[in-house]
Amino acid sequence: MPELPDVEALRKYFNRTSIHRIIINVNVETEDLIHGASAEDFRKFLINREFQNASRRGKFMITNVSNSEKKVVFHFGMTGGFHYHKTGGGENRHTRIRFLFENGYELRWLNQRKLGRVFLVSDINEIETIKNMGSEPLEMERGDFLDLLQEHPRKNIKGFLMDQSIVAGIGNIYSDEILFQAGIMPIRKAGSLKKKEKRHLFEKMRYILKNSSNIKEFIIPHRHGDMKCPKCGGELKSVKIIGRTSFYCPRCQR
DNA sequence: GGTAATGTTAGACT
DNA sequence: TAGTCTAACATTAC
Repeated sequence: MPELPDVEALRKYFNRTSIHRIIINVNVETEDLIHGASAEDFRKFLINREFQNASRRGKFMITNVSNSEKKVVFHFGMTGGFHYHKTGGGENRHTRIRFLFENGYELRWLNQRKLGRVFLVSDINEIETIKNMGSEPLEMERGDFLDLLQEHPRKNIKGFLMDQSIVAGIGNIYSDEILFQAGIMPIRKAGSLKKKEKRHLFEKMRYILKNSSNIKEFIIPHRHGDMKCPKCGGELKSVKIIGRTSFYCPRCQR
């Protein structure tokens, strides 16, 4: 789930449920997923403080904490999310950390595969991935995007989109979706794209990242479903690129 | 039981 | 140097 649009949804969920509430306890159920502090220091630090309005950078969610310069940063890995629930009921299977609030509710940080991380930092640039992170795709201008493509002509276009040091927040699923909607084959080299294709790619990238849930002709549901192209009805193909399985339609993507 | 899964990184290779 | 590939991390669902 957690690529840019998903982290954005999680950020909104967090802001809706979990900010400006006094934290009365923190239960760390999987200690080694916390970085920047020991589990016990992390817990002690947060007690009697409040989360503040969260922001996002790439696939990371960042929240300030009351009466402190420190920030808590969440990364969800390949699986994960939040669940805000009344304390004591409706357990989630993969709760790794729970933040208990004084109103009798708790925020559960779920992380099935334990590839996620939670950081306590003074500066987000202490996190290497963030320090090296490229541009936010929804904040850059078309010219910036074209320049980036020009800087990496030998990179295949799917690898380009997924490279966090170039463009932040796009992963395996959304790179496929963007390339499908733009009609571009994932194995194409960035340098081989025509001007028109580059502009088209930029527009589709923005559109999909902003409207992730309301496109009828999405390829996403078909990748592990009927394997039929939602545009032409033809059979989808898959290929490994940069170590990830990429789905595409050989008729609609060139 | 083998395999792949919406992520990231280190190290080897071309 | 730039870019790609492989393995590793940990766990689960098909």
